[in-house]
Amino acid sequence: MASNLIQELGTPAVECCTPVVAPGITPAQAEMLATTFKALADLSRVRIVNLLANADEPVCVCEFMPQLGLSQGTVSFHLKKLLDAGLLDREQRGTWAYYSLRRGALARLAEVFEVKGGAA
Amino acid sequence: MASNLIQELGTPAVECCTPVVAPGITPAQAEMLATTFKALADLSRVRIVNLLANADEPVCVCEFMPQLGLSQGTVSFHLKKLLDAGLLDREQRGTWAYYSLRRGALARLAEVFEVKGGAA
DNA sequence: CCTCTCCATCGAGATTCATCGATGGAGGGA
DNA sequence: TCCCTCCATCGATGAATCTCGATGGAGAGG
Repeated sequence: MASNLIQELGTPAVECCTPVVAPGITPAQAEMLATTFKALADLSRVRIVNLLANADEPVCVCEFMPQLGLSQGTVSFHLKKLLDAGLLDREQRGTWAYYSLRRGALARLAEVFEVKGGAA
Repeated sequence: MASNLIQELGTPAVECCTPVVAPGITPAQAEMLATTFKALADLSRVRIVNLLANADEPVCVCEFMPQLGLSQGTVSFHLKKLLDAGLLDREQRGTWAYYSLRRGALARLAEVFEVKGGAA
């Protein structure tokens, strides 16, 4: 359901995410936010993001398998989740697929939690 | 498993969360981050946070039920998730239970995504 | 053309999660 | 004391998620 939502709307959730503290967000906007958080709500995916955050260059899929101790199919599964959420970029180089972190997406995610002028 | 981790460590995940971009976080730290994101990875819980963010005063449990369209047991379930994650405060007033948002926790969550000096 | 590697997708199994209704304890009022 | 409200917890059920191994297509090389 969650990933379907993204495809239906045609836009990665992180692209248009509303601040969690925005007054009166709609259920649709809340669903969008939840979808983004779901992408990060997994040990392996947090590790993937962390690995990419500390890589100067895009990382090949084959590097994640030994690092995470997961099978190839599972790694692909997680990478797709993060890709659909708009947190990663994918680049094809011949037979290999390279993934990199969308730094801008993380920055936008930080803004989601920014507390405005402290009400109350 | 996730909520057990919190209890074992005795500290809400958000209290000590490491930036996702920190170099070489441990699997335990990644698990901690994932636990925090799991707390927000649900439509109803995002709406709860949003409702609390826009309330000037603590909100009674009985107010969430009609707002979210969920049964009383389910609302309690979600509030506990957010409470365990360290995102909410609970206050007992007679028979009623009032919840409020930990603004500081949100601020710390924003820092988790702050991108340092743009490497690469 | 044949073969080998890389990787996205599929099918199946096991675990986790969200939800409800029911139960029970704690408080307040008559 | 009796009863009523509020709410955390429990048991069960259905849905979503994670994982693996297998399948198949796309490139590269001989």
